[in-house]
Amino acid sequence: MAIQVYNTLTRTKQTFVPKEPQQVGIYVCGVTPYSETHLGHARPSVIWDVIKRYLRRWNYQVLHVQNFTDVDDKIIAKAQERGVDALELSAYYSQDYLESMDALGIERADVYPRVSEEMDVIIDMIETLVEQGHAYEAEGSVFFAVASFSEYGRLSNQRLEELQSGTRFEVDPNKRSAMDFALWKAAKPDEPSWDSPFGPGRPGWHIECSAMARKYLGENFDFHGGGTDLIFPHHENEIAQSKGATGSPGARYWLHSGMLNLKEEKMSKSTGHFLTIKEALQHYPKELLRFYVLSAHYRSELEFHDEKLDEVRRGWQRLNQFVRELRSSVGEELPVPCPLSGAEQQLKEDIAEHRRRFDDAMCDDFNTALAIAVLFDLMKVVRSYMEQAAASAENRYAQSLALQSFTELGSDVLGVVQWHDTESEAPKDGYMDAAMRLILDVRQRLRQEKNFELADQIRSELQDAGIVLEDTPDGTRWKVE
RNA sequence: GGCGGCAUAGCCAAGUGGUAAGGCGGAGCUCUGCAAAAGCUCUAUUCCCCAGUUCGAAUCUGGGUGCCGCCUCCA
Repeated sequence: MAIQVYNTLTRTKQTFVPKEPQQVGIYVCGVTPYSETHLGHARPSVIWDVIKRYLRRWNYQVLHVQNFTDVDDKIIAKAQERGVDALELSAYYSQDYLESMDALGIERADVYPRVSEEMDVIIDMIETLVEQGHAYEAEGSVFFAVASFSEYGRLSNQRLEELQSGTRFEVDPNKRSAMDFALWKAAKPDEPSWDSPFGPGRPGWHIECSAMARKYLGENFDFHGGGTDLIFPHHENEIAQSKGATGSPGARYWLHSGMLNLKEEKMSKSTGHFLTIKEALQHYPKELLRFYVLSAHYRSELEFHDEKLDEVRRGWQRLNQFVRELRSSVGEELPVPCPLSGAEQQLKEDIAEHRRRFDDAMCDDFNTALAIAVLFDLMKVVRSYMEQAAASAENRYAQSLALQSFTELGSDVLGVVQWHDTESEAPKDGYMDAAMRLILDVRQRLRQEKNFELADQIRSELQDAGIVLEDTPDGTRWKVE
C-alpha cells in the first residue's frame, strides 16, 4: 500500500514517492504574526500534525519547517499604531502562536525560520533571480518579472491576461507589468530596513518562503502545505521564484487545506472575524477540537459553530469513555502475550482488519473522517466482545491489543482520544468533595428508606446548581456541568 | 469578468462505475424506585434538477440551478 495525496499542482491524486527513501521534507506556510492565533490557523496545523505522526508510522524521518513572516506591512503598521517595535510585536504574536499550538497538542516543527534572521539567503535568492533575468531593480526595489516565467499561473490555473484584466489595486509605477510582484521593497522613512546590494529595504511577501524552504529542505523537497487562500498569489509566486532561481519549483507535492469558516464566513485577521484558539480551548478540550477538525476531509470547507461542536461532543465523549473503560479493564500492568483461540482469536483478527481499514483511509489522501469512522466501528466490535467474554489471561491480552490500537491510532496518530480522565480535573477541591460525600451519603440513606421524594428533590436542586448526579449500580457519581 | 470547489437523511459527513460508511439527533427496547448515564435495535429504494453514456451511475459526459472560495493582506 502506498500513500496517495492530492497535488494541487497536477490537480490529481498521486502516489507519494519521497525524494530520499524514508525521509520526508515538509514546509508549511506559517503565519504573519501581528494578531492573535485563531481557529483558522488550527486547521492546517492539526492536519499537518496528523500527517507527520502518520508518516512516522511508516518509519519516515520527518523534517518539518514552518516560517514566521515577521517582517511585513501589516506588522509594521500595527507596531506604528501602538508605538512599539515591529520585531517585538511579531515576537509577541509568534509566541502566542506557539503557545496556542502547544495547547492543541501539536508537535512543534523542527525549524521555525524567521525573515528577520534569514536576510542573507533571501537577498541571495533575489540576486540570483536578477542574474537569471527573472527580476529587475527599480528605484531601490526589486520586482519579479512575471512575463519572464512562462509557467506562471500553472498552480492556480490562471492565464496571465485574465489576471491582469482582473487587477483592481493601485499599481506601483515602478513595475513593468501590473502582475509583477515585489521581491525587495525600498526602505521608507520610519520603517525597519536591512542593507542589501539594491539598497536598504526589506523583502516582499513571497520570497522568504522560497529562500527559507530551500535553505532548510533543499531543492525539490517533498511537501509544501498551507490553506487554499495561499494558492494565489503566494504559492504561485513561490513557484515562480524557486523555479526561476533553481530550476525546481521547490516542493513536488502541494497540499492545500480548506478554509475554516466561523458562522458561515471565512475567519480572517484583517476583518477581526475570528475566534482565538485560546478562547476556544476554554470551552472545549483540545482533543475535541482536533476531533472536530478531523471529522471532515482536510480539503473541504468546514464550518465552526458552537452548536456544531456541541453536536459532535457526544460522540467524541462516547469514544473516550469507552477507551477509559477498556483501559481500566486491562489494568495498569501490561498482560503477557499468549496464544489466542476462539473469541479472543476472532477479536485479534477483527482488530487487524480495522487497522487495515484505518490505514486504507489514511493512505487515501489522509481521509481522517473515514479513519475516525473506523475507530467507531472498532469500538462496537470490541464492546460486543467484552460483553460476552469471561475473565482470563487470554481475555486480558486480547483486550490489551484493542487498547493498544486505540492508543496508537486514536491518540498517537489523530490525537483525539484523551490520555487522562478530564472529569477528575473538574473543579472538585477537598472541601467540595467532603461536602458532596456527606450529601450523597444522606441521600443514599433516604433512598434505602424509600424516601424517593426527598432524594429526587436533592438531585433536582443540585442539578439546578450545576451539579449532576448519576445513580449507577456501583454508587452515585457526581460531576460539575 | 476569469479560475477553482461544493451540492449525499432533520444536522455533520465518508463514498470517483457494481447497488448508500460513521457520528449527532429521533424512535423503540434493556438496565433503573424514578431520572440520568450506558448498551442494543431501527432510522436515505436513494445521493440538487434535466438529458445522455453504460448490463449497471451518487460516482462518467453535456446542460441547468444554488452556495462558497480565490483573483487585494490572509492558514
